[in-house]
Amino acid sequence: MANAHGTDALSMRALAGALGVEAMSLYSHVPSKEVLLGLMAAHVMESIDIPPRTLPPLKRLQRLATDLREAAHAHPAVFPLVVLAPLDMRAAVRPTEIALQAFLDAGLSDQRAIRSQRVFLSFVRGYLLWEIGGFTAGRWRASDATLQPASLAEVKALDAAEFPETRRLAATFSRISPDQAFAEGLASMLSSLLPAAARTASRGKR
Amino acid sequence: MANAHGTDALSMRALAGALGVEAMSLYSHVPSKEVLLGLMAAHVMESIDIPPRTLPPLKRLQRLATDLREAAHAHPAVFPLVVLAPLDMRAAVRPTEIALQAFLDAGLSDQRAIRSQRVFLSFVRGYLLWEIGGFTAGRWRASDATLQPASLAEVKALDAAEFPETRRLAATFSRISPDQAFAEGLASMLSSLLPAAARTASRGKR
DNA sequence: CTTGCCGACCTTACAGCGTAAGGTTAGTTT
DNA sequence: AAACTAACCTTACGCTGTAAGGTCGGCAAG
Repeated sequence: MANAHGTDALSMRALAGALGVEAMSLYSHVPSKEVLLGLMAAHVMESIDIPPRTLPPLKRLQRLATDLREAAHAHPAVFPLVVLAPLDMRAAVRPTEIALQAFLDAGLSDQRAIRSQRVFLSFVRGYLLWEIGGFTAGRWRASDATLQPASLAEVKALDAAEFPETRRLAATFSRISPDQAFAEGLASMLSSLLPAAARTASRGKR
Repeated sequence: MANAHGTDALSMRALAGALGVEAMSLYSHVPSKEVLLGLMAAHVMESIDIPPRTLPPLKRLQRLATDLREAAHAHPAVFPLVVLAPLDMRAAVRPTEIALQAFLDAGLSDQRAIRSQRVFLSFVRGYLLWEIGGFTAGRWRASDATLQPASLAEVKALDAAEFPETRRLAATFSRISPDQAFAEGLASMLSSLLPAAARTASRGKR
């Protein structure tokens, strides 16, 4: 329901109705709507599993990134909740643990590993949030994401002196492959965060 | 109001009350609450101005990042709207324009500049969203951000086999300076996105 | 000076929301 | 047979955003 019509369209009454039940019956299973949304967000994270530490750190980080991306694409309307809503500690901490292990195994110090993991996950989450386009409440926002013809016209209408490059490249935006942009962003990210030596080793010394 | 008690606490009646007016009177000035929230988000972006192109690209990107960060800190509850809500095209596009100019002036091709700007802004937005801790609806979420004593205990209670590093480093998380982590993330970001040659030049050839 | 307009404010009303409180019932456990 | 329980129900409350329409002051054109 949330993915089809946005989380705003998911009311307790509507959900109950879809289940052939009255609204208050849901409260036998869930203490509040807020918790329900948290559980939905946690559910989205369940598709991410912790890869074995025998894998090279680079591989693990790439897999984490693509797992998160697939989760975001599978549940575009729910994904913002993963980033914004209070959610179950296990679900919240899983990406952190995976990235942390990878950076530590790549030979980074505790402090550097924590910082690197933070930078890495910030990029991934920020990119995905942008990519799913702020699909919120069933509406698409204005963004440089998938410049629909409508918003393209809106960009062309911007002040030429203030926004010269955005205007000039308005049509080019839509020709950038999001897949490629993500892959390249990831690569450049990892090239600056991972020591070159550990790029292939399965478990660097600490 | 939104910053003090969260955007959830901002109802049309409450806002009107604070202005010494009835709820419906607000509709003479704003067509709907959704638009009002969009205007608030756009307002937050107004503190970001486009730096002159005579400045070195590196400087411009750094300034953009810190401007965005200050805006996020000044309006922590409203900032998520900047990322998630549909907002005025001018406000939405301003960071894009600034970063685009900088990368182009640093000598990147149109395509690379667009991709780099996307990666750069994804990181900044993702980091800031994490940093303000998903301060949503007046409550703090579980995150590795500012592990309050409460959530620290919760982390310690995690399964040791599944989350060994997060558990081991639970106490270390809170000793990482967010300022430093941001600055370093930014630096590593830019070192991989900006050609070394253009790191100081004011306006590289294209 | 009057008339008409208009913007800011008001009151009333409605449908929908999350959920507190308490009742019924079928199935399982003691 | 009795007690308990989990799942469902109805009713009700205070809140939400906002549609519809009314009142009033100030300003512009005749």
